[in-house]
Amino acid sequence: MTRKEHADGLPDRLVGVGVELVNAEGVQALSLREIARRAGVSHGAPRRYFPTHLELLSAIARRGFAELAARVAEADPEGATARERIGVLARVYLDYADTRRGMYELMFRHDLLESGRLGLRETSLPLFAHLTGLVARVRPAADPALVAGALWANLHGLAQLWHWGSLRLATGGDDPGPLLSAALDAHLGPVEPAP
Amino acid sequence: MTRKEHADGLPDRLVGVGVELVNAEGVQALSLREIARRAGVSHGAPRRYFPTHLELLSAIARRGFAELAARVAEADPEGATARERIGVLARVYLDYADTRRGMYELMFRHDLLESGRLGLRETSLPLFAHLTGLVARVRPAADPALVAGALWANLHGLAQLWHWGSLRLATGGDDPGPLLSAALDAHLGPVEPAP
DNA sequence: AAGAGCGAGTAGACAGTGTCTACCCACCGT
DNA sequence: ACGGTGGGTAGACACTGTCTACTCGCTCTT
Repeated sequence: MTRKEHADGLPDRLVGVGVELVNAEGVQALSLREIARRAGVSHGAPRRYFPTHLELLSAIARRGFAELAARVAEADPEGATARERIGVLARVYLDYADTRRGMYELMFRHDLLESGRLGLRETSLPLFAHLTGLVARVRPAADPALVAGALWANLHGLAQLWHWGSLRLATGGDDPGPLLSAALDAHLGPVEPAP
Repeated sequence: MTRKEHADGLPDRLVGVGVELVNAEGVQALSLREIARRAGVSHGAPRRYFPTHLELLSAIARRGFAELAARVAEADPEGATARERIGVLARVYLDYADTRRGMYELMFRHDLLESGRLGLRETSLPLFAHLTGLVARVRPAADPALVAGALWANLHGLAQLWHWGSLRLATGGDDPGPLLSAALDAHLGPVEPAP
């Protein structure tokens, strides 16, 4: 395999392989050498673009944040009330954590990511800003950043605990919906019926 | 060093070393070989009591759950209202996550623990049951398991996101107190003033 | 009291990991 | 035509978790 047959995009290919791998087999499958193997290059090749394992994983996680943001943006019913839009956002969030389990796990494994360095936080921050904006319209009397922070923590906790099965006993069945509704109602008040 | 000079309690000593190690240096320092080294035995020794790395880490995490439960029990103001007791519980929980960062991280790294197997879940479940009981008295009209589940998720999310610094921008300062109060108020209603 | 058996710990091998280093060679511009 | 260099290879190193063969001190039996 000569140099040019690689279609010249090794960084992208490495990240792509990583995304597929983490979705298929989970975080622990994301070894540097395995990714290189599946990309058809030697284990030293990634080093040129991602000097450390951390940076490669971070690049993979960034794809995850981008995908999540895209899902949120696509599902957002812009015409609806802010309260409803938050509900949709939350459901998309939980659904993402559920359908992309490995990727979601990676995205919040801060020990595996260069989360201190900028670039990763920048990817997740717009989502939080968006949520804060919506919250400000639902509860104008409260500090929107505070409420958004508490709600975002609730979402994250729900996703995580549900992921691990720690909350099955809190709901009868296999649906986290009631838990999510309870959390949304708690932080934002119940949805007001149409006038 | 003859056999008996070990004071005969290698399992306990291994777990103890692990607890100190995770508190001092974090989860990634908890390698089997390092624990054995610090306990003064060969790297194969732990295998007799903990056939796999997972089981040793699980035993260490169990100590964490026990310590957390003890802290909660000790701080519990049994005379106070259920609402106040939940507040204390929540604060102890967040404080534990903050002061025992490494241990807290380990306790919820389900990929490192045999969380499927019984024994570990049994250690964290009483805490949840306790919370559910208190919730039932604060919001008798609601499904206590549901509210407790949502609240517990909120606590966990707050601890985790705060741990990573992802929430500093939601509060002005370095105190997660306002976030916690907001979450408690949301799920349980504000504390009623003394009559 | 002697000897067998066993529990507990040792030591080495193995495959796998991330990082580092020396090398190599196809391509580029001059 | 030819020297440099960017992009990739290949091997070494220290480390990990697991497995296996082994040794040795104690205990229990006869």
